[in-house]
Amino acid sequence: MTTPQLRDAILRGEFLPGERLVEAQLMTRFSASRFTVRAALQDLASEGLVQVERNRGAHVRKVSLEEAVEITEVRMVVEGLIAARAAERVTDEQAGELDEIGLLMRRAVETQEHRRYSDLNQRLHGFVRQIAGHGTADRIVETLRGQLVRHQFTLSLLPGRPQISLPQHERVIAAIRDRDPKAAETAMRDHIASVIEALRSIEQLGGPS
Amino acid sequence: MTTPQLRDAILRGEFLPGERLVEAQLMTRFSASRFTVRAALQDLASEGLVQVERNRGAHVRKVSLEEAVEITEVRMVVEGLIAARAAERVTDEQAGELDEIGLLMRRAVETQEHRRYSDLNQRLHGFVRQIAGHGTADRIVETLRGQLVRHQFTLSLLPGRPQISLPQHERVIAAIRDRDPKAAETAMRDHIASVIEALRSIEQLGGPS
DNA sequence: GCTGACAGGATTGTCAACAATCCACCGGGA
DNA sequence: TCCCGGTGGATTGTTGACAATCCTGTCAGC
Repeated sequence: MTTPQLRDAILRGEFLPGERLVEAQLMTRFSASRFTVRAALQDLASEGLVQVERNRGAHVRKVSLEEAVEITEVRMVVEGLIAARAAERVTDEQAGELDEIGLLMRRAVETQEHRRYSDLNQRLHGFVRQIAGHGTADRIVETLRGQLVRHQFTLSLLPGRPQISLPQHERVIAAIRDRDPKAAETAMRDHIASVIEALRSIEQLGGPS
Repeated sequence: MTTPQLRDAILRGEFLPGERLVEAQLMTRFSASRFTVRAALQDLASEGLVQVERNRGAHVRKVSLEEAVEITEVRMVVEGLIAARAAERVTDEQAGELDEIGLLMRRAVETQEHRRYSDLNQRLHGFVRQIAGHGTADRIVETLRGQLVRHQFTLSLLPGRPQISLPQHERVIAAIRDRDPKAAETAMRDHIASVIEALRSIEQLGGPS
């Protein structure tokens, strides 16, 4: 399949938002047939990563900041649901691993390893989703996440962000560990609400990219 | 396009869940080319209405009751978000129309016009989404709704349901009219939580359809 | 009678050629 | 100079044929 290759290429930023995706180019780029390329474009269009207009071809979807906020708002409530369910289903072993991730995060913040913190951030969210085992919510969050990787990328490197989000993450972990669904949902929502704030603050700095 | 035709046919129940969708049959059924049929199947697969397995063709997706609950759980939180935002943005005119829908609902319950009540139910939810103007949430809810029309169909005709859901709907309307986002979200979540309960109760009656 | 391999048909996957469409460029006229 | 219509090249849309795969029914061997 070419779909994952093209997806990765877009997510890595090898194609810029708004850039045209010409079928012939992609054929040589991935040494695939046109049939395969078109299928991949269709798939990614349904994921919201590319936009296809009839007779006008495919572009990498450009998400405005307003859209990014919308997407993150939905992520906020869905991940809240996920956190609540994770709190209901977490096993002792999983709780231990959550605590460990929390520890690593704190250490990464202390040593200012921003990239590592960003990775742990993703790992935490992913692990919570795994604990929840909510297939429907999982798919949606994954799709939404893909739509704004480029925004998130800039976000995690904002100065001061880790200091803000670390305690939020720790609260999420604590609530799940304590098997308190309501607190877990609130903590997760508060966390992502602050992500939205940060997103909005970027706008005033002159927009993402 | 054949996609809407096929979608409608599935939603109307002309193809039963689990039924095989043979391309050749669909070609004659919709007098469309195979290319078009395949595109439609792909589209509906990305909407979750159809399931395609490589070399094994497409089936109408069969959603288990557990999945239906999952789907409705996500709908619960996303429509909660929508209700909150509707409460922030509702105009006076829209508030008036909301009240009117509420009135019609109450009347439909009193006269036991179940089908009419079900229609008004959809109209209310749709109108709230329109007020909210949240494109991302809107798409997701619409997609999710499509995935369990067959369940909902049986649900709205359950005896006693209207009496339970009417006051919930009225609370949603009141909260939005009063421009109270938090109350609107709570009311909407409570309402859909009760839908989930009703869904679960069906299981004990021997499954849906 | 039962199991397993093996055709045969049905169904889907893939391709390459052709048709339709759009876009940018060019030239003529006001 | 500016506007407008036409034209050619590039790009996407669609078709039909062919290849690969899977499922079903059949038959030989145990």
